[in-house]
Amino acid sequence: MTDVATTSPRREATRQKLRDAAAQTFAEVGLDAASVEAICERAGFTRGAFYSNYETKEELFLDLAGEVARERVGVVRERVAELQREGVLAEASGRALEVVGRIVDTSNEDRAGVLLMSEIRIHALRSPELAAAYLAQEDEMVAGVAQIIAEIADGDALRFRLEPEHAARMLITAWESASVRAVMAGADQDELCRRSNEEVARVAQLLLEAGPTV
Amino acid sequence: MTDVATTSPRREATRQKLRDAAAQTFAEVGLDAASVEAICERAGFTRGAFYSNYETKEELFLDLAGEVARERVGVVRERVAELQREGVLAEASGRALEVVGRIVDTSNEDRAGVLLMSEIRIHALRSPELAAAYLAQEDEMVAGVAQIIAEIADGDALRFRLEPEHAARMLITAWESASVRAVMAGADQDELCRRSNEEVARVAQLLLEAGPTV
DNA sequence: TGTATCGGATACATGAGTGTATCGTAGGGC
DNA sequence: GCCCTACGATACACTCATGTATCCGATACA
Repeated sequence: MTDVATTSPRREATRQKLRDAAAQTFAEVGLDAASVEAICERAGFTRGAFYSNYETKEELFLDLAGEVARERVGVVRERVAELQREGVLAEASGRALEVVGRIVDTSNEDRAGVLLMSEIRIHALRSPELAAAYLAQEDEMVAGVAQIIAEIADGDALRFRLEPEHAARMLITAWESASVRAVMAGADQDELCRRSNEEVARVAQLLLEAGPTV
Repeated sequence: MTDVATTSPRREATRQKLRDAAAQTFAEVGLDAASVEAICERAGFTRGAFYSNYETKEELFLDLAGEVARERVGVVRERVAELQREGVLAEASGRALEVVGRIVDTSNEDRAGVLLMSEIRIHALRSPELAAAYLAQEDEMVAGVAQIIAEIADGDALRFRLEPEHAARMLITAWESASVRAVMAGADQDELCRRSNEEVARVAQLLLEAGPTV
């Protein structure tokens, strides 16, 4: 990076292309197996462009991870705002499950996305810096979902069997693990969404006080 | 591998050392970043020994993954058998939570173990072969835990709010994700166990019909 | 005690990735 | 319309991991 303040539009466009290409490549083969050359080739540049924008491959990875985190948190924020605008929360009695599903739902989640998140996660396990960012991002998502849950539980007769934070974390965990399992089983995108939403619904059901018994 | 039937004790000992060294190394830096040299050095060999026993690093990884899978399934099996021998299941009313906790409990789980499993998981996401093995192993563990749950639910007044398989999967998922989060937060081994067991208890509580409401 | 074989060590050739130093060019300011 | 600078391309030198070919020693067996 040359200068912080001086990032021309052109330069930013180049970096965006590099990030996009990196996202694909990291998802496919992982950070370590991805050569700078491969990323640049996909982005339509040579390595010179890369080293003009980033010091190392790891720096690009961090940049990308930051972008992904911001996007994920952003999506949750938007949905929270959207649900609040619709004023759906106060009278969600029968539809609590649907509302919760809608906020965690990720119909545009795809195979590459799951792989990229997994890649980020495992590197976060080894890098304190990345770990902090990862946990912070997850906490923000949890907070967003928890807020919705709290509002549902607040304005309604519905009771949840866990505090909002724990419930939210459980939903997100369930969704992520279901996604991973789906990808591993070779599911296509539709199947992936179907499965993870199904798992989320199961947990949501469980979280509601008056759920059915087996 | 030279011959399947002809594996002398000495040779098997060498392979075991290589697997152990590989487990540490893969956990620390990942499959791709781990050089054959580094693994051999840790095992107390030179690369010559390695290439005498394995064709590629990936082959060693598969061998190791298989060993890990067998061990994990073995542990669950043992605990199931142990609990059945003790005959604890039929009268587990108040202690259902404890029993469930005991079977999923992994007091010897450590940082390296979590990292290694994560490493195996992400490579399973990219390799159909590994994926099949991974899912099969997970299914076996789920089956083991589900069996216990079914027996508890069967011989007792206790009711669970999900079918045994789904309940079991949820417990295992919760435990794994809690472990990952603990490692990421830099928790030591005690803290790691405490957190994951706590999360398992939370889910178990939730699964029981008469759990408390918040 | 000699010898054959197995298993691991050593040496070397090769290839791939990286980073840097230098070059070429497009685009903007004046 | 000209020059200058930013940005990306090209070329090259260096490092490092890999894999193979060969060597050496110990052990088993006659």
